[in-house]
Amino acid sequence: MRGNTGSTNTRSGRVTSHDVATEAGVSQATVARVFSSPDKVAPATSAKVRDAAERLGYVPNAIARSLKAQRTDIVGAIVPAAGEYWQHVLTLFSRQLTERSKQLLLFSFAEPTQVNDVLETVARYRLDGLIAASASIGPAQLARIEQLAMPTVAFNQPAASGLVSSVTVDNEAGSQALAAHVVGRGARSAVFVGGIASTSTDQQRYRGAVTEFGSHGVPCRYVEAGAFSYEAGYKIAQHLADDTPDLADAILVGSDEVAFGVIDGLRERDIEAPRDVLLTGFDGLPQASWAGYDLTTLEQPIELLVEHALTRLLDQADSDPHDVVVPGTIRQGRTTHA
Amino acid sequence: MRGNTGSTNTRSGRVTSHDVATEAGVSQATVARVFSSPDKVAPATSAKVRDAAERLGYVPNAIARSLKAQRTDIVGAIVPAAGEYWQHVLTLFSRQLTERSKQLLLFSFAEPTQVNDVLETVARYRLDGLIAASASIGPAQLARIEQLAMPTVAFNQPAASGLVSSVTVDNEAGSQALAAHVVGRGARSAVFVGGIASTSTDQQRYRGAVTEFGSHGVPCRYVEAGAFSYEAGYKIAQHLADDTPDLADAILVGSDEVAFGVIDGLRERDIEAPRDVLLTGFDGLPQASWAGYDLTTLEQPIELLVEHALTRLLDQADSDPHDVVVPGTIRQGRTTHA
DNA sequence: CGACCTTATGACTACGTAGTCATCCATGCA
DNA sequence: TGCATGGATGACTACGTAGTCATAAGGTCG
Repeated sequence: MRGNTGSTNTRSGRVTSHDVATEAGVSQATVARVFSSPDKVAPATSAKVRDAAERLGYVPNAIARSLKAQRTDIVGAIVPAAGEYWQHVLTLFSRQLTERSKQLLLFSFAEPTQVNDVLETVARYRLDGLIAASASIGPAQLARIEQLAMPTVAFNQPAASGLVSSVTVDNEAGSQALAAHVVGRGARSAVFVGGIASTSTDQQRYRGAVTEFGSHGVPCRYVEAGAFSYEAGYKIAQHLADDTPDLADAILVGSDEVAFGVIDGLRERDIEAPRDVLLTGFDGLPQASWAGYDLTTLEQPIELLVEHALTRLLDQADSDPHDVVVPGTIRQGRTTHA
Repeated sequence: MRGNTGSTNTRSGRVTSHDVATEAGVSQATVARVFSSPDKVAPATSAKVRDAAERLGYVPNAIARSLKAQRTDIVGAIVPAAGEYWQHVLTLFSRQLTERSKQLLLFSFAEPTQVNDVLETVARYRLDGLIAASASIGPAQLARIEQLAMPTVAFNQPAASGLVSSVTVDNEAGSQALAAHVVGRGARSAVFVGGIASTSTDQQRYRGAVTEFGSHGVPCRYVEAGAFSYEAGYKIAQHLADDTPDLADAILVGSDEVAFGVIDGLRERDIEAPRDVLLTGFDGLPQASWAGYDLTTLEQPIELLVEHALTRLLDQADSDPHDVVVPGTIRQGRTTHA
């Protein structure tokens, strides 16, 4: 049982395949084969090598392997530093990458101005792929990515179309479905509360709502919260309550996180959904299902979106840019339960 | 302005310092110096090289650099795949690492059984440091980490003491403060709702509560929710409401996320804090400040904790294991506003 | 004005691995 | 028994960078 004690190890952080080779009485090449293509080594030799490796505490060096193989097994992700939605997405990416034996290298940033610096850093690591999940990545940045020749997928960032592949939930259809939903519940006037007007996400979601409302003769104006955050929603809700003598029948909020803020902000003014107004979100965050909010929202099939993104990134990296649009489904909560 | 067009690039992903050297008419060594120790190169030469580099679209290869320098500039983090708290912590780590020009390599796992596999993967990348933030990392895992000779900091995982350095919020004192707070608000009986009884976090927080309550002659029993999640809190709240004829005066919940569930679960039974019971959380998540919950909780100085962890990891990696315990502060919300 | 020092640069090599090619030995078949 | 066949293994090298050492050029001071 001496192989199990592992007590004879020196500083195992420095043990190389050469050391193991010497210990096992074979060549370095054989040691490498044992760990990278085991079927090319005789069972007896393999056992001998593995035994020696364990005795010395040898672990293959992924850095050296990456340099030689021109492949890092690491996927990078550029995401905004804040936001419930992105945190949620990130978690799923990490989990699915682990299943594929890949790692996730995280690049986050607080200020949009940092994106260019981040990109230069990204370029230094020869990543197997890059997930661009941020509205701050504009045409200039996409061009730079293009130049780096790094397989890239834009995640829920429709503006990327053409230059790189993208995977997106069907914002327009989703918004349309939500609009139809509230119209079916009797809404005759509506407000769309967006996060940041200049984002393509906001624009698509608003357009969907307008289209659907329009076909029913229901007016719908756009209001900008100023950020995709709870606080922004909270503040804009108070504005809505103050400025509007008679509130709209329905409020479509552009994202769940903002919607939570809107709900709480309206409650402050004693306006409650669905009693006084129909209210919907967008994204389908776990918190939307929490009893405290129980929000009607468009649930993104995030798991599926992530899967599409990774398939695209890792399995079809060489083919031409392609856009995948996946439909979401309505999650009905209490906020539209007329 | 031709340097600005960048149109003459070949596949920039493969341009090496040799190529730039040829283009600029200098040696490869000089190119390397321009990018790693610019002050050792004459300004004129540096300009010439940078110009050539831009023309070819050259980007230094961090993999090769890491191999040579025996330093990756990457810090790994092992965190549970789920949980609001960990997502929040992760975001902060990422942000502070970016400021230090380091990257964050994420290792997450859904099942505790995966931890060993994850550790072996971690070992392959010669990371500058490792953040172990999970209760699933037990003595066996810590021993393995020890063997890997990788600077490691256990984050909010007090059981790690001795083997590796740790940074923790003062759970016991925090819980004690919360207990004192509700006693001051008139509580004469209490319940502590933990997440998972076997975690050291739970144990410390419960102990702090018991200590303080005990000194005031207030009984306090322990109830296990079964997980550190909203759902677990929601369910256990219903149990509490059903089983107990007269509810305790105060409920101390072991984590904010569970507390949100408890609040909503109690509301379902028409029990409202602070009207019918005093309720507190632990962690100080952003959502605790949301108007919908407005939870009294022990706010962890996460920013500070993260800073301590990174200082420990990157600036004092060689010194002996050391435990840092940082006190939290009470955030008073509506749930104890008697 | 020559010995000395400083600065800039180039040649060379190691970091640890994995793929290519060559070599060796055992086996099978004529 | 001799030769072809194929599996197992070793020697060698490249991946792209940065540090060491050597060298050449320029400048200073006695």
